[in-house]
Amino acid sequence: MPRDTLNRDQIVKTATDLLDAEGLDGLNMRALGKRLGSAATAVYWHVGSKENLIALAGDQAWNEITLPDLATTDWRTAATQMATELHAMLTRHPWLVQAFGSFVVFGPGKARHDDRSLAVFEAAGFTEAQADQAAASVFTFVLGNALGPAAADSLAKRLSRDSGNAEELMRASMAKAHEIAAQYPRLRARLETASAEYAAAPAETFEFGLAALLDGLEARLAPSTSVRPGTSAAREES
Amino acid sequence: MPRDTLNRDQIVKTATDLLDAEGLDGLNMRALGKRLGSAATAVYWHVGSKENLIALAGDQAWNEITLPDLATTDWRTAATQMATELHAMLTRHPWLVQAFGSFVVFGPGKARHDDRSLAVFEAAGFTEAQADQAAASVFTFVLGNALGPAAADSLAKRLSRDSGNAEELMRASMAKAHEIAAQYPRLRARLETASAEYAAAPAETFEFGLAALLDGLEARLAPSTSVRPGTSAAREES
DNA sequence: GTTCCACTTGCACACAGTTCAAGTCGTTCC
DNA sequence: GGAACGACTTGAACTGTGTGCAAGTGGAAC
Repeated sequence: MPRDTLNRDQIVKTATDLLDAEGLDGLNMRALGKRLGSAATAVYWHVGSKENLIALAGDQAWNEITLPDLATTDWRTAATQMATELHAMLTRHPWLVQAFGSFVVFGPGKARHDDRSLAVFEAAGFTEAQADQAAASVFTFVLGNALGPAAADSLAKRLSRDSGNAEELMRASMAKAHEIAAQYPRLRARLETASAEYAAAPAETFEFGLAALLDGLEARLAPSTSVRPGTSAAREES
Repeated sequence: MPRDTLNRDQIVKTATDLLDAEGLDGLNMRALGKRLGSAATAVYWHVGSKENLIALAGDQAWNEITLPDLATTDWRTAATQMATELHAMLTRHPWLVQAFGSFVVFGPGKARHDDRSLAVFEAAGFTEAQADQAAASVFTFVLGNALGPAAADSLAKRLSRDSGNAEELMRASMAKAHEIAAQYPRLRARLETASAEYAAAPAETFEFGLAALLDGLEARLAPSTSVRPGTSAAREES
Protein backbone atom coordinates (compact mmCIF):
# COMPACT_ATOMS: atom_id res chain seq x y z
CA MET A 1 0.00 0.00 0.00
CA PRO A 2 1.66 3.21 -1.12
CA ARG A 3 1.81 5.99 1.37
CA ASP A 4 -0.85 8.68 1.02
CA THR A 5 0.81 10.79 -1.59
CA LEU A 6 0.26 13.57 -4.09
CA ASN A 7 -0.53 12.70 -7.65
CA ARG A 8 -0.71 14.65 -10.82
CA ASP A 9 -4.47 14.46 -11.34
CA GLN A 10 -5.19 15.69 -7.86
CA ILE A 11 -2.76 18.56 -8.30
CA VAL A 12 -4.26 19.56 -11.62
CA LYS A 13 -7.75 19.41 -10.13
CA THR A 14 -6.80 21.56 -7.17
CA ALA A 15 -4.96 23.98 -9.39
CA THR A 16 -8.06 24.32 -11.56
CA ASP A 17 -10.15 25.10 -8.50
CA LEU A 18 -7.65 27.70 -7.41
CA LEU A 19 -7.47 29.19 -10.88
CA ASP A 20 -11.24 29.42 -11.10
CA ALA A 21 -11.42 31.06 -7.72
CA GLU A 22 -8.43 33.37 -7.86
CA GLY A 23 -7.58 33.82 -11.50
CA LEU A 24 -4.31 33.29 -13.30
CA ASP A 25 -2.39 35.80 -11.18
CA GLY A 26 -3.97 34.40 -8.06
CA LEU A 27 -2.32 31.04 -8.48
CA ASN A 28 1.01 30.69 -6.77
CA MET A 29 2.83 27.58 -5.83
CA ARG A 30 2.87 28.18 -2.09
CA ALA A 31 -0.87 28.73 -1.96
CA LEU A 32 -1.37 25.63 -4.06
CA GLY A 33 0.89 23.67 -1.75
CA LYS A 34 -1.02 24.83 1.27
CA ARG A 35 -4.34 23.80 -0.27
CA LEU A 36 -2.86 20.42 -1.09
CA GLY A 37 -1.55 20.03 2.43
CA SER A 38 2.05 19.76 1.39
CA ALA A 39 5.04 21.93 0.75
CA ALA A 40 4.94 24.11 -2.32
CA THR A 41 7.98 22.46 -3.79
CA ALA A 42 6.47 18.99 -3.65
CA VAL A 43 4.34 19.94 -6.61
CA TYR A 44 7.42 20.30 -8.77
CA TRP A 45 8.19 16.63 -8.61
CA HIS A 46 4.85 15.91 -10.30
CA VAL A 47 4.37 18.67 -12.83
CA GLY A 48 7.82 20.09 -13.44
CA SER A 49 6.94 23.75 -13.62
CA LYS A 50 4.13 26.19 -13.08
CA GLU A 51 3.75 26.72 -16.77
CA ASN A 52 3.38 23.04 -17.38
CA LEU A 53 0.86 22.80 -14.59
CA ILE A 54 -1.27 25.47 -16.20
CA ALA A 55 -0.94 23.76 -19.55
CA LEU A 56 -2.16 20.54 -17.96
CA ALA A 57 -5.07 22.25 -16.25
CA GLY A 58 -5.86 24.12 -19.43
CA ASP A 59 -5.92 21.05 -21.57
CA GLN A 60 -8.06 19.21 -19.07
CA ALA A 61 -10.72 21.87 -19.40
CA TRP A 62 -11.34 20.85 -23.01
CA ASN A 63 -12.59 17.52 -21.81
CA GLU A 64 -15.49 19.24 -20.10
CA ILE A 65 -16.96 19.94 -23.51
CA THR A 66 -19.60 17.50 -24.71
CA LEU A 67 -19.13 16.83 -28.38
CA PRO A 68 -22.13 16.56 -30.70
CA ASP A 69 -22.95 13.28 -32.40
CA LEU A 70 -22.66 13.93 -36.11
CA ALA A 71 -24.75 10.91 -36.98
CA THR A 72 -27.84 12.44 -35.43
CA THR A 73 -27.15 16.16 -35.64
CA ASP A 74 -27.01 18.37 -38.68
CA TRP A 75 -23.82 20.35 -39.03
CA ARG A 76 -25.29 23.73 -38.30
CA THR A 77 -26.73 22.59 -35.01
CA ALA A 78 -23.54 20.73 -34.19
CA ALA A 79 -21.38 23.77 -34.91
CA THR A 80 -23.60 25.99 -32.80
CA GLN A 81 -23.55 23.49 -29.98
CA MET A 82 -19.78 23.18 -30.01
CA ALA A 83 -19.30 26.92 -30.09
CA THR A 84 -21.76 27.40 -27.26
CA GLU A 85 -20.14 24.70 -25.16
CA LEU A 86 -16.76 26.23 -25.74
CA HIS A 87 -18.08 29.63 -24.86
CA ALA A 88 -19.51 28.30 -21.63
CA MET A 89 -16.31 26.49 -20.78
CA LEU A 90 -14.23 29.61 -21.29
CA THR A 91 -16.65 31.53 -19.13
CA ARG A 92 -16.18 28.99 -16.36
CA HIS A 93 -12.41 29.18 -16.72
CA PRO A 94 -11.51 32.73 -17.73
CA TRP A 95 -7.87 32.11 -16.90
CA LEU A 96 -7.67 29.71 -19.82
CA VAL A 97 -8.18 32.55 -22.25
CA GLN A 98 -5.30 34.42 -20.67
CA ALA A 99 -3.12 31.35 -20.72
CA PHE A 100 -3.96 30.94 -24.38
CA GLY A 101 -2.33 34.24 -25.10
CA SER A 102 0.84 33.51 -23.20
CA PHE A 103 1.85 30.09 -24.34
CA VAL A 104 0.60 27.35 -26.56
CA VAL A 105 -1.98 25.13 -24.94
CA PHE A 106 -2.27 21.97 -26.93
CA GLY A 107 -2.83 18.55 -25.49
CA PRO A 108 -5.10 15.54 -25.82
CA GLY A 109 -8.16 17.45 -24.66
CA LYS A 110 -7.87 20.18 -27.23
CA ALA A 111 -6.93 17.69 -29.93
CA ARG A 112 -10.13 15.76 -29.21
CA HIS A 113 -12.13 18.95 -29.55
CA ASP A 114 -10.36 20.20 -32.66
CA ASP A 115 -10.79 16.95 -34.49
CA ARG A 116 -14.51 16.90 -33.92
CA SER A 117 -14.75 20.51 -34.94
CA LEU A 118 -13.13 19.68 -38.24
CA ALA A 119 -15.49 16.74 -38.57
CA VAL A 120 -18.47 19.05 -38.25
CA PHE A 121 -17.41 21.19 -41.16
CA GLU A 122 -16.35 18.30 -43.28
CA ALA A 123 -19.75 16.73 -42.69
CA ALA A 124 -21.27 19.97 -43.86
CA GLY A 125 -19.64 19.47 -47.20
CA PHE A 126 -16.59 21.67 -46.95
CA THR A 127 -13.35 20.50 -48.45
CA GLU A 128 -10.57 19.74 -46.01
CA ALA A 129 -8.93 23.10 -46.57
CA GLN A 130 -12.22 24.96 -46.23
CA ALA A 131 -13.20 23.01 -43.13
CA ASP A 132 -9.86 24.02 -41.67
CA GLN A 133 -10.59 27.66 -42.27
CA ALA A 134 -14.19 27.43 -41.15
CA ALA A 135 -13.31 25.66 -37.92
CA ALA A 136 -10.53 28.11 -37.22
CA SER A 137 -12.85 31.03 -37.86
CA VAL A 138 -15.51 29.84 -35.46
CA PHE A 139 -12.89 28.93 -32.90
CA THR A 140 -11.19 32.29 -32.97
CA PHE A 141 -14.53 34.05 -32.88
CA VAL A 142 -15.48 32.28 -29.68
CA LEU A 143 -12.04 32.85 -28.22
CA GLY A 144 -12.12 36.52 -29.01
CA ASN A 145 -15.51 36.79 -27.40
CA ALA A 146 -14.15 35.37 -24.20
CA LEU A 147 -11.25 37.80 -24.05
CA GLY A 148 -13.17 40.81 -22.79
CA PRO A 149 -14.91 39.00 -19.93
CA ALA A 150 -11.66 37.27 -19.06
CA ALA A 151 -9.97 40.63 -18.68
CA ALA A 152 -12.78 41.98 -16.56
CA ASP A 153 -12.71 38.91 -14.37
CA SER A 154 -8.96 39.07 -13.97
CA LEU A 155 -9.07 42.73 -13.08
CA ALA A 156 -11.86 42.26 -10.58
CA LYS A 157 -10.07 39.42 -8.84
CA ARG A 158 -6.81 41.30 -8.67
CA LEU A 159 -8.46 44.35 -7.23
CA SER A 160 -10.35 42.44 -4.58
CA ARG A 161 -7.15 40.62 -3.66
CA ASP A 162 -4.92 43.66 -3.42
CA SER A 163 -7.18 46.08 -1.65
CA GLY A 164 -10.21 46.14 0.54
CA ASN A 165 -12.15 48.68 -1.46
CA ALA A 166 -12.19 46.95 -4.80
CA GLU A 167 -15.64 48.31 -5.53
CA GLU A 168 -14.44 51.86 -5.36
CA LEU A 169 -11.44 51.33 -7.61
CA MET A 170 -13.66 49.52 -10.09
CA ARG A 171 -16.08 52.40 -10.09
CA ALA A 172 -13.26 54.90 -10.54
CA SER A 173 -11.82 53.10 -13.54
CA MET A 174 -15.30 52.77 -15.02
CA ALA A 175 -15.89 56.47 -14.51
CA LYS A 176 -12.69 57.33 -16.33
CA ALA A 177 -13.72 55.13 -19.24
CA HIS A 178 -17.08 56.88 -19.37
CA GLU A 179 -15.39 60.22 -19.41
CA ILE A 180 -13.32 59.24 -22.41
CA ALA A 181 -16.20 57.60 -24.21
CA ALA A 182 -18.37 60.65 -23.74
CA GLN A 183 -16.18 62.53 -26.19
CA TYR A 184 -17.31 60.40 -29.09
CA PRO A 185 -20.89 60.66 -30.31
CA ARG A 186 -21.71 56.98 -30.79
CA LEU A 187 -20.01 55.83 -27.65
CA ARG A 188 -21.83 58.54 -25.75
CA ALA A 189 -25.12 57.36 -27.20
CA ARG A 190 -24.39 53.90 -25.84
CA LEU A 191 -23.61 55.29 -22.43
CA GLU A 192 -26.93 57.02 -22.31
CA THR A 193 -28.96 53.96 -23.14
CA ALA A 194 -26.99 51.31 -21.26
CA SER A 195 -24.97 51.64 -18.10
CA ALA A 196 -21.66 50.12 -19.17
CA GLU A 197 -19.86 49.35 -22.39
CA TYR A 198 -20.16 45.62 -22.19
CA ALA A 199 -23.38 45.59 -20.23
CA ALA A 200 -25.54 45.35 -23.33
CA ALA A 201 -26.42 41.66 -23.20
CA PRO A 202 -23.12 40.02 -24.09
CA ALA A 203 -24.84 36.67 -24.51
CA GLU A 204 -27.05 38.02 -27.26
CA THR A 205 -24.09 39.59 -28.98
CA PHE A 206 -22.36 36.25 -28.98
CA GLU A 207 -25.35 34.47 -30.48
CA PHE A 208 -25.82 37.20 -33.03
CA GLY A 209 -22.24 37.10 -34.21
CA LEU A 210 -22.07 33.34 -34.21
CA ALA A 211 -25.21 33.03 -36.29
CA ALA A 212 -23.91 35.61 -38.72
CA LEU A 213 -20.59 33.84 -39.06
CA LEU A 214 -22.24 30.48 -39.62
CA ASP A 215 -24.54 32.02 -42.21
CA GLY A 216 -21.55 33.36 -44.03
CA LEU A 217 -19.82 30.02 -43.87
CA GLU A 218 -22.92 28.19 -45.07
CA ALA A 219 -23.06 30.45 -48.09
CA ARG A 220 -19.58 29.26 -48.98
CA LEU A 221 -20.73 25.72 -49.44
CA ALA A 222 -21.26 24.76 -53.05
CA PRO A 223 -24.88 25.76 -53.71
CA SER A 224 -27.47 23.21 -52.54
CA THR A 225 -24.90 20.64 -51.58
CA SER A 226 -26.18 20.57 -48.04
CA VAL A 227 -25.69 17.24 -46.38
CA ARG A 228 -28.34 15.50 -44.29
CA PRO A 229 -27.51 14.11 -40.84
CA GLY A 230 -25.94 10.71 -41.00
CA THR A 231 -25.42 10.81 -44.73
CA SER A 232 -21.69 11.11 -44.97
CA ALA A 233 -20.20 11.13 -41.52
CA ALA A 234 -18.77 7.91 -40.23
CA ARG A 235 -19.27 7.17 -36.57
CA GLU A 236 -16.30 7.60 -34.32
CA GLU A 237 -15.44 7.79 -30.65
CA SER A 238 -17.70 10.10 -28.72
CA MET B 1 15.14 75.82 -19.87
CA PRO B 2 14.05 72.70 -18.06
CA ARG B 3 16.72 70.16 -17.39
CA ASP B 4 16.89 67.28 -19.84
CA THR B 5 14.34 65.03 -18.27
CA LEU B 6 12.17 62.02 -18.81
CA ASN B 7 8.64 62.51 -20.00
CA ARG B 8 5.67 60.25 -20.30
CA ASP B 9 5.52 60.09 -24.09
CA GLN B 10 9.15 59.13 -24.36
CA ILE B 11 8.70 56.44 -21.75
CA VAL B 12 5.65 55.02 -23.47
CA LYS B 13 7.46 55.03 -26.79
CA THR B 14 10.48 53.24 -25.39
CA ALA B 15 8.28 50.78 -23.55
CA THR B 16 6.50 50.00 -26.80
CA ASP B 17 9.81 49.34 -28.52
CA LEU B 18 10.84 47.07 -25.71
CA LEU B 19 7.51 45.28 -25.73
CA ASP B 20 7.68 44.73 -29.47
CA ALA B 21 11.20 43.38 -29.18
CA GLU B 22 10.94 41.32 -26.02
CA GLY B 23 7.28 40.62 -25.48
CA LEU B 24 5.10 41.24 -22.46
CA ASP B 25 7.21 39.09 -20.13
CA GLY B 26 10.36 40.64 -21.51
CA LEU B 27 9.49 44.08 -20.23
CA ASN B 28 10.84 44.85 -16.81
CA MET B 29 11.33 48.17 -15.18
CA ARG B 30 15.08 47.91 -14.76
CA ALA B 31 15.63 47.09 -18.41
CA LEU B 32 13.34 49.92 -19.36
CA GLY B 33 15.25 52.27 -17.08
CA LYS B 34 18.53 51.23 -18.61
CA ARG B 35 17.25 51.83 -22.10
CA LEU B 36 16.01 55.24 -21.02
CA GLY B 37 19.35 56.06 -19.45
CA SER B 38 17.94 56.51 -15.99
CA ALA B 39 17.20 54.53 -12.88
CA ALA B 40 14.36 52.07 -13.08
CA THR B 41 12.47 53.80 -10.35
CA ALA B 42 12.44 57.15 -12.12
CA VAL B 43 9.77 55.76 -14.40
CA TYR B 44 7.37 55.46 -11.53
CA TRP B 45 7.15 59.16 -11.08
CA HIS B 46 5.75 59.47 -14.61
CA VAL B 47 3.49 56.48 -15.08
CA GLY B 48 2.65 55.27 -11.59
CA SER B 49 2.88 51.57 -12.16
CA LYS B 50 3.89 48.98 -14.70
CA GLU B 51 0.30 48.09 -15.38
CA ASN B 52 -0.56 51.68 -16.13
CA LEU B 53 2.46 51.96 -18.38
CA ILE B 54 1.29 48.98 -20.41
CA ALA B 55 -2.20 50.40 -20.56
CA LEU B 56 -0.77 53.65 -21.91
CA ALA B 57 1.38 51.88 -24.47
CA GLY B 58 -1.55 49.67 -25.39
CA ASP B 59 -3.92 52.51 -25.95
CA GLN B 60 -1.36 54.39 -27.98
CA ALA B 61 -1.20 51.50 -30.41
CA TRP B 62 -4.79 52.14 -31.47
CA ASN B 63 -3.74 55.46 -32.88
CA GLU B 64 -1.60 53.67 -35.45
CA ILE B 65 -4.77 52.55 -37.16
CA THR B 66 -5.87 54.65 -40.11
CA LEU B 67 -9.61 55.02 -40.08
CA PRO B 68 -11.61 54.85 -43.30
CA ASP B 69 -13.47 57.87 -44.58
CA LEU B 70 -17.13 56.92 -44.61
CA ALA B 71 -18.02 59.66 -47.03
CA THR B 72 -16.02 58.03 -49.79
CA THR B 73 -15.98 54.38 -48.81
CA ASP B 74 -18.84 51.91 -48.78
CA TRP B 75 -19.37 50.18 -45.46
CA ARG B 76 -18.21 46.76 -46.54
CA THR B 77 -14.89 48.09 -47.75
CA ALA B 78 -14.58 50.25 -44.68
CA ALA B 79 -15.28 47.36 -42.34
CA THR B 80 -12.77 45.16 -44.12
CA GLN B 81 -10.18 47.89 -44.01
CA MET B 82 -10.64 48.52 -40.32
CA ALA B 83 -10.48 44.83 -39.51
CA THR B 84 -7.37 44.42 -41.63
CA GLU B 85 -5.67 47.41 -40.07
CA LEU B 86 -6.50 46.12 -36.64
CA HIS B 87 -5.20 42.70 -37.54
CA ALA B 88 -1.95 44.20 -38.78
CA MET B 89 -1.59 46.33 -35.67
CA LEU B 90 -2.08 43.36 -33.39
CA THR B 91 0.48 41.46 -35.41
CA ARG B 92 2.97 44.27 -34.89
CA HIS B 93 2.22 44.36 -31.17
CA PRO B 94 1.42 40.81 -30.07
CA TRP B 95 1.80 41.80 -26.43
CA LEU B 96 -1.31 43.94 -26.75
CA VAL B 97 -3.42 40.85 -27.22
CA GLN B 98 -2.03 39.37 -24.05
CA ALA B 99 -2.54 42.60 -22.17
CA PHE B 100 -6.11 42.61 -23.39
CA GLY B 101 -6.74 39.39 -21.55
CA SER B 102 -5.23 40.55 -18.29
CA PHE B 103 -6.75 43.94 -17.70
CA VAL B 104 -9.03 46.35 -19.41
CA VAL B 105 -7.33 48.49 -22.01
CA PHE B 106 -9.54 51.43 -22.78
CA GLY B 107 -8.33 54.91 -23.49
CA PRO B 108 -8.66 57.68 -26.04
CA GLY B 109 -7.03 55.64 -28.79
CA LYS B 110 -9.39 52.72 -28.50
CA ALA B 111 -12.37 55.02 -28.08
CA ARG B 112 -11.48 56.74 -31.34
CA HIS B 113 -11.34 53.39 -33.06
CA ASP B 114 -14.51 52.00 -31.52
CA ASP B 115 -16.54 55.02 -32.42
CA ARG B 116 -15.58 54.81 -36.06
CA SER B 117 -16.28 51.13 -36.06
CA LEU B 118 -19.80 51.79 -34.87
CA ALA B 119 -20.11 54.48 -37.50
CA VAL B 120 -19.28 51.96 -40.21
CA PHE B 121 -22.10 49.67 -39.26
CA GLU B 122 -24.55 52.45 -38.67
CA ALA B 123 -23.73 53.78 -42.11
CA ALA B 124 -24.46 50.33 -43.46
CA GLY B 125 -28.00 50.68 -42.23
CA PHE B 126 -27.89 48.75 -38.97
CA THR B 127 -29.81 50.04 -36.02
CA GLU B 128 -27.76 51.24 -33.08
CA ALA B 129 -28.22 47.99 -31.23
CA GLN B 130 -27.38 45.90 -34.28
CA ALA B 131 -24.37 48.03 -35.10
CA ASP B 132 -23.20 47.43 -31.58
CA GLN B 133 -23.41 43.71 -32.02
CA ALA B 134 -21.94 43.73 -35.50
CA ALA B 135 -18.98 45.87 -34.46
CA ALA B 136 -18.38 43.72 -31.41
CA SER B 137 -18.52 40.57 -33.52
CA VAL B 138 -15.95 41.75 -36.02
CA PHE B 139 -13.77 43.11 -33.27
CA THR B 140 -13.75 39.89 -31.28
CA PHE B 141 -13.17 37.89 -34.41
CA VAL B 142 -10.04 39.86 -35.21
CA LEU B 143 -8.92 39.71 -31.61
CA GLY B 144 -9.40 35.98 -31.44
CA ASN B 145 -7.41 35.58 -34.61
CA ALA B 146 -4.49 37.39 -33.08
CA LEU B 147 -4.45 35.23 -29.98
CA GLY B 148 -2.77 32.20 -31.50
CA PRO B 149 0.10 34.11 -33.10
CA ALA B 150 0.48 36.17 -29.94
CA ALA B 151 0.94 33.01 -27.92
CA ALA B 152 3.45 31.64 -30.40
CA ASP B 153 5.37 34.89 -30.38
CA SER B 154 5.38 35.07 -26.61
CA LEU B 155 6.58 31.51 -26.31
CA ALA B 156 9.31 31.98 -28.88
CA LYS B 157 10.61 35.11 -27.18
CA ARG B 158 10.61 33.52 -23.78
CA LEU B 159 12.46 30.48 -25.01
CA SER B 160 15.11 32.48 -26.79
CA ARG B 161 15.54 34.63 -23.69
CA ASP B 162 15.79 31.79 -21.21
CA SER B 163 18.00 29.38 -23.05
CA GLY B 164 20.48 29.28 -25.84
CA ASN B 165 18.90 26.41 -27.72
CA ALA B 166 15.44 27.84 -28.25
CA GLU B 167 15.19 26.13 -31.60
CA GLU B 168 15.53 22.73 -30.09
CA LEU B 169 12.95 23.30 -27.37
CA MET B 170 10.58 24.68 -29.96
CA ARG B 171 11.04 21.62 -32.10
CA ALA B 172 10.52 19.34 -29.14
CA SER B 173 7.26 20.96 -28.16
CA MET B 174 6.12 20.86 -31.77
CA ALA B 175 6.99 17.20 -31.98
CA LYS B 176 4.93 16.44 -28.90
CA ALA B 177 1.99 18.28 -30.41
CA HIS B 178 2.33 16.26 -33.58
CA GLU B 179 2.40 13.07 -31.63
CA ILE B 180 -0.87 13.94 -29.94
CA ALA B 181 -2.49 15.18 -33.12
CA ALA B 182 -1.55 12.01 -34.94
CA GLN B 183 -4.04 10.09 -32.85
CA TYR B 184 -6.97 11.87 -34.45
CA PRO B 185 -7.80 11.21 -38.09
CA ARG B 186 -8.47 14.74 -39.28
CA LEU B 187 -5.62 16.33 -37.39
CA ARG B 188 -3.34 13.65 -38.76
CA ALA B 189 -4.52 14.43 -42.27
CA ARG B 190 -3.53 18.06 -41.72
CA LEU B 191 -0.12 17.04 -40.49
CA GLU B 192 0.48 15.08 -43.63
CA THR B 193 -0.36 17.90 -45.97
CA ALA B 194 1.05 20.84 -44.05
CA SER B 195 3.99 20.95 -41.70
CA ALA B 196 2.42 22.62 -38.65
CA GLU B 197 -1.04 23.23 -37.30
CA TYR B 198 -1.09 26.95 -37.88
CA ALA B 199 1.20 26.88 -40.86
CA ALA B 200 -1.65 26.66 -43.34
CA ALA B 201 -1.69 30.24 -44.57
CA PRO B 202 -3.05 32.07 -41.54
CA ALA B 203 -3.55 35.23 -43.60
CA GLU B 204 -5.94 33.45 -45.92
CA THR B 205 -7.83 31.96 -43.02
CA PHE B 206 -8.29 35.42 -41.61
CA GLU B 207 -9.61 36.81 -44.87
CA PHE B 208 -11.85 33.82 -45.34
CA GLY B 209 -13.43 34.11 -41.92
CA LEU B 210 -13.74 37.86 -42.08
CA ALA B 211 -15.49 37.73 -45.44
CA ALA B 212 -17.84 35.05 -44.15
CA LEU B 213 -18.66 37.04 -41.05
CA LEU B 214 -19.31 40.20 -43.05
CA ASP B 215 -21.52 38.24 -45.45
CA GLY B 216 -23.53 37.01 -42.52
CA LEU B 217 -23.82 40.48 -41.12
CA GLU B 218 -24.82 41.92 -44.47
CA ALA B 219 -27.61 39.40 -44.70
CA ARG B 220 -28.98 40.78 -41.46
CA LEU B 221 -29.61 44.17 -42.98
CA ALA B 222 -33.19 44.73 -44.00
CA PRO B 223 -33.30 43.35 -47.57
CA SER B 224 -32.08 45.78 -50.23
CA THR B 225 -31.63 48.63 -47.81
CA SER B 226 -27.99 48.94 -48.67
CA VAL B 227 -26.69 52.44 -48.33
CA ARG B 228 -24.48 54.13 -50.90
CA PRO B 229 -21.29 55.90 -49.85
CA GLY B 230 -21.89 59.39 -48.60
CA THR B 231 -25.63 58.98 -48.47
CA SER B 232 -26.29 58.95 -44.80
CA ALA B 233 -23.06 59.40 -42.93
CA ALA B 234 -22.22 62.85 -41.71
CA ARG B 235 -18.60 63.87 -41.94
CA GLU B 236 -16.69 63.92 -38.75
CA GLU B 237 -13.15 64.17 -37.49
CA SER B 238 -10.81 61.88 -39.30
C1' DG C 1 16.81 -5.92 8.20
C1' DT C 2 18.97 -3.66 4.70
C1' DT C 3 18.62 -1.42 0.51
C1' DC C 4 16.23 1.19 -2.69
C1' DC C 5 13.35 4.46 -4.71
C1' DA C 6 9.41 7.30 -4.98
C1' DC C 7 8.34 11.19 -3.00
C1' DT C 8 8.71 15.28 0.47
C1' DT C 9 10.75 19.12 2.80
C1' DG C 10 13.17 23.46 4.22
C1' DC C 11 16.51 26.45 2.77
C1' DA C 12 18.06 29.64 -0.23
C1' DC C 13 18.87 32.06 -4.56
C1' DA C 14 17.51 35.19 -8.16
C1' DC C 15 14.70 38.39 -9.94
C1' DA C 16 10.83 41.54 -10.36
C1' DG C 17 7.60 45.38 -8.80
C1' DT C 18 7.40 48.87 -5.79
C1' DT C 19 8.29 52.16 -1.71
C1' DC C 20 10.89 55.56 0.53
C1' DA C 21 13.93 58.88 2.23
C1' DA C 22 17.45 61.53 0.51
C1' DG C 23 19.26 63.89 -2.97
C1' DT C 24 19.88 67.28 -7.40
C1' DC C 25 19.05 71.09 -10.09
C1' DG C 26 16.37 74.52 -12.63
C1' DT C 27 13.03 78.20 -11.32
C1' DT C 28 10.90 81.80 -8.75
C1' DC C 29 10.38 85.13 -5.49
C1' DC C 30 12.23 88.53 -2.44
C1' DG D 1 22.12 87.41 -5.66
C1' DG D 2 20.50 84.15 -2.49
C1' DA D 3 17.11 81.28 -0.46
C1' DA D 4 13.10 78.60 -0.72
C1' DC D 5 10.43 75.64 -3.78
C1' DG D 6 9.17 71.94 -6.42
C1' DA D 7 9.81 68.92 -10.25
C1' DC D 8 12.22 65.23 -10.97
C1' DT D 9 16.07 61.38 -9.92
C1' DT D 10 18.46 58.00 -7.34
C1' DG D 11 20.05 53.94 -4.62
C1' DA D 12 18.91 51.05 -1.06
C1' DA D 13 15.76 47.98 0.60
C1' DC D 14 11.30 45.29 1.27
C1' DT D 15 8.24 41.86 -0.52
C1' DG D 16 6.50 38.17 -3.09
C1' DT D 17 7.21 34.46 -6.33
C1' DG D 18 9.26 30.64 -9.23
C1' DT D 19 12.45 27.29 -8.66
C1' DG D 20 17.07 24.36 -7.67
C1' DC D 21 19.18 21.62 -4.31
C1' DA D 22 20.67 18.60 -0.79
C1' DA D 23 18.95 16.21 2.82
C1' DG D 24 15.40 13.58 4.56
C1' DT D 25 11.29 9.87 5.06
C1' DG D 26 8.73 5.90 4.70
C1' DG D 27 6.83 1.90 2.31
C1' DA D 28 8.25 -2.13 -0.55
C1' DA D 29 11.20 -5.76 -2.26
C1' DC D 30 14.75 -8.96 -1.62
